[in-house]
Amino acid sequence: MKSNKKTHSCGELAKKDVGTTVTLMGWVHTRRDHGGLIFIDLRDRGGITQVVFNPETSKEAHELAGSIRSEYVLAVTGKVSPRPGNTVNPKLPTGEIEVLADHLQIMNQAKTPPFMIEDETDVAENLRLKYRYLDLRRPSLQKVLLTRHKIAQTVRRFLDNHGFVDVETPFLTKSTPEGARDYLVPSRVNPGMFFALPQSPQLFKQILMVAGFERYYQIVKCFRDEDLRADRQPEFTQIDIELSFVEEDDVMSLMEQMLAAVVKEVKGVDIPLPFPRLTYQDAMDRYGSDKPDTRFGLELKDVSDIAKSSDFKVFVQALELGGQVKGFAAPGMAGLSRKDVDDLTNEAKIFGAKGLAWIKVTDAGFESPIAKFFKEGQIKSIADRLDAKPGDLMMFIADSPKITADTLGYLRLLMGRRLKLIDENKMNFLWVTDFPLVEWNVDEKRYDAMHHPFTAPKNEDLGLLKTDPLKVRARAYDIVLNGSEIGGGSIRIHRSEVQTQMFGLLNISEEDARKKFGFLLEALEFGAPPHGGIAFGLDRITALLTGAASIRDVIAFPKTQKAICLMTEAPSRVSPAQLHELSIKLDVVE
RNA sequence: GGGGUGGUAGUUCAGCCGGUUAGAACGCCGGCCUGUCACGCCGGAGGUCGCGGGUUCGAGCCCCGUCCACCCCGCCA
Repeated sequence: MKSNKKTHSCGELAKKDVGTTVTLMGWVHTRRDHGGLIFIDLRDRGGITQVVFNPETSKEAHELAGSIRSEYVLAVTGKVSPRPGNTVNPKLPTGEIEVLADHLQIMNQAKTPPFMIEDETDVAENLRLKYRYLDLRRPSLQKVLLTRHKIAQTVRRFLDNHGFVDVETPFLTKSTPEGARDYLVPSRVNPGMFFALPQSPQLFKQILMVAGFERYYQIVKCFRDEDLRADRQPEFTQIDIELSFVEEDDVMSLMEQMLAAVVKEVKGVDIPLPFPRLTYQDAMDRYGSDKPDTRFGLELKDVSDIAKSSDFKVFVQALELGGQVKGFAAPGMAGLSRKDVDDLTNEAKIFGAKGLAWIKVTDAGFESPIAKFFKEGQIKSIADRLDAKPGDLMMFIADSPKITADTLGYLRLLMGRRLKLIDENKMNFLWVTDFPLVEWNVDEKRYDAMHHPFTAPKNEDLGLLKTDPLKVRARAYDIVLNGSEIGGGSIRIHRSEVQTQMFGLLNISEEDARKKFGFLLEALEFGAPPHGGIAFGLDRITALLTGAASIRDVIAFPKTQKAICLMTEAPSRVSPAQLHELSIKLDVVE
């Protein structure tokens, strides 16, 4: 009768099990003590089962059950019984049955938790993170981590089926000051020397291609010491992939099959293949973003040509400085009050725009403080181009291409959300291609790699490398899901002379290049095959597929915005002895 | 580095124009209860109003500073 082995999970018992004697082990979810009868909802990873303590079944168990409190750990042995008549609970998967306890063991007691363990908890996040082990008991978070596991497993299975080899690359590696800040690790046996934690295994996976592995993957932690966001953690997980003897289309078509397999596994939905593609230029022109959310329209339109011949100085001057005038029409938003529009203007200024020009389209005509600057018919032409109808609000930004794109891209998303134009059930995957190879860094007065310095230029643009580097397109591709960048990659440079040329363009001296990437340059000289790859953000993919608002919700032990772990209270001070051992002296004002 | 939101009981929140002893719900503790599942009923405990300073006869409320959490800009090859 009494068993010391768990026989079932709390989520699996049903009518078919009636009559069997089972032993459940789990946590007390809730307790309803009726004096004569005590009901316990026992919870484990699998679900919740109601346990009934009745003195007529076992006086001893019933008596002991009186002392049970929330989150106690119990082992309960009893018979599965159908619930009497009208006490079936349709809200519970196991609601047709209950377990009549004839033996109870309290395996552990628990302090009253600082917050209730339930799905719809609305507790401050810092408390949840401090007691993460309690937070993670919530069924909703368990489900998220299970989904994360499923995604990783699907990816592994898919890649294994396609001949990929999982190879581990080092965490203790070389610091390269380009790009994101590195997390540094002092080397005790090499005083004054530091390792860096990898921002990605980029160089190692390319080296593995040189080594002849042909197809590599790794689900791997990456580290970047930069400021945090809802979708950025200092350590995050990348699905890292590299292939030899491939071109862009090979990578993209295989990867969209993999993503489709993931969506099928997690959502049970078939995603049509191939994914749509958009060039970087088109994405910026039409959406003001290199990761457009294509679940709704509100596309941006360039009205520079009309604006040029207006008398509106703001527009004309912006154009004279090499800027653009662009805008879009928000349907039905002509009713916004002056204050609403002012609020929008303030939002626009976040991205550096100096202001927001607007024209309301009404049945009577156009209504706008800037209307007087336009000649007969000009506003009508603009409205036609934006496809604006009476009741719409036309919004314009006149500024540099970057500020115009950033601001309008943001306002477009804001309007899309506010007007509820976004179908949350849609899964819009999108490839963005033809990125520029480099961009001009105004502050440092030099070219920076847009992707990374190992990305190959397009063959047909090679001639432009010397004459007009900004026009050179990269063999790079980003994958976007519903307006979030979930991955990106490129065909790499596999010839050392091209790589050297690239470093030259980026103003990295030969000496510096040798010092930092010498091993790669050298490796490229020993028969490097053409190769390319991609890396996906597992955290972001999981967040999007589970509807999580932040990647913190899909990471078991995330860090706060100040990059600390509230549970372990890391980082922390270390002893003088430890520092001494590492030959480190601190320069911190206490 | 910058902009914004928030911080009051264990939790989620309310707290009027600055005015008596800071409230509610849930949770917690005790009692009663044999069909509950948001159990019910009765009773009870529980507060450094984030922290420090200031203004005032008087501060949860106003001012200054600071800490923490979150959102965003910069940053993130």
